[in-house]
Amino acid sequence: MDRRARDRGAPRLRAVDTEVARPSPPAADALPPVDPAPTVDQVDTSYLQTLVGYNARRAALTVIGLFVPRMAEYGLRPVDFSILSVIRHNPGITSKQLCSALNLLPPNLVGKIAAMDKRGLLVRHPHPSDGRALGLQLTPAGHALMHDAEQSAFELEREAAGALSASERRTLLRLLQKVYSSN
Amino acid sequence: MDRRARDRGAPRLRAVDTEVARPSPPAADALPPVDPAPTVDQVDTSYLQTLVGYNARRAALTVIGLFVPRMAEYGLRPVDFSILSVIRHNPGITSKQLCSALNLLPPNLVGKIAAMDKRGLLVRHPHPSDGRALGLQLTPAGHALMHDAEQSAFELEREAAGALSASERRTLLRLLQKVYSSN
DNA sequence: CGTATATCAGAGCGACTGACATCC
DNA sequence: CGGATGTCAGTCGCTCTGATATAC
Repeated sequence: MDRRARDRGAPRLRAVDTEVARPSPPAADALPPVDPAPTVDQVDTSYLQTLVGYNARRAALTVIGLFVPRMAEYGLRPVDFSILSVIRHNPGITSKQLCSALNLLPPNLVGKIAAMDKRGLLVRHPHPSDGRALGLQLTPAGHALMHDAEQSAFELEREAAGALSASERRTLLRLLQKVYSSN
Repeated sequence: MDRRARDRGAPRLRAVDTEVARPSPPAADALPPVDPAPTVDQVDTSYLQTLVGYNARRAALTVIGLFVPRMAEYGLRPVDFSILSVIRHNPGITSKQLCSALNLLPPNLVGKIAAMDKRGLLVRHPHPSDGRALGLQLTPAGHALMHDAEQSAFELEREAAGALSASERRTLLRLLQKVYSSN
């Protein structure tokens, strides 16, 4: 059971009055001089920028922000795109395999698959050896749509990662994969 | 107005029957041999792994998945952590500045700020020169909490980016910042 | 019989929109 | 007065949980 949310329940809210009073100002973590109403000119986010999670999230939101309107031309949301792409390159894949590959939960996949079936982009056929499972395949229309969508996504990469050289981009992909493959 | 969602409305849903029929099998984009019920052993996600957005999102979700239970010990969600951290390093910052720095929308900030005010972690005081704005500062309790939380987050980095060497980690941070700073 | 796959129904959370009060 | 800041109310979509039907 891969349940991230399990630890969410009953957080020990640290009560304010259990905090130890700060004695004399320490050196390494000193409070700034007490100013009742300071102002800020340039916001300093240097601490957050040392965290992988913060930067990865910001970068992901930026790229996906460009991706969403581009894929809307094909009637696809980012998750739909990744689902169809995986099916395209893995014809006959089951829902379960798809969920594992994309880190999705089964109930979330059902509606999307049904919607794309109704659009005529894919078909569900019985699995040859497992009566419970359904094999997924793109229709010719789904293939044609994804042919264009994947090409469009590839062009978007130049825009999204335009500040990166080709080798920097390869490095970035490699390091990101290291992070999420080892956890 | 930074409205990503503007382009979401009225997506030209590409109808299936407007697709051009695929003529004879092309070379570079040939359909796989027609198998009515193929099966998949190992799922191939190599295409998605060439996209920055996909990898950044996967990595962000992985790291944040570790981050959430850790920060729950302090009663903080990831966004709360980033808010308090920015306030800590920028005492007197206004809500507007905070929204810009963290790419948040004002209505989403109000409730979080109010909740943390009620918890005694921060105070809102009138801005010295702008009567509309409110300056934000951590209380001593908020400072103490974030002192521990930031240290805990730093330790988490070793776990999350454990597969990366120190120089790889620095490179990753630099490249991610390039991506979201240039868009 | 227990387990696994696919599905459905509902709660919960966060993001966004639009409107409003207040102050520049 | 127009513009900006902070706030509130409501909508939407996504994620997760729990329960069910069917097949191994």
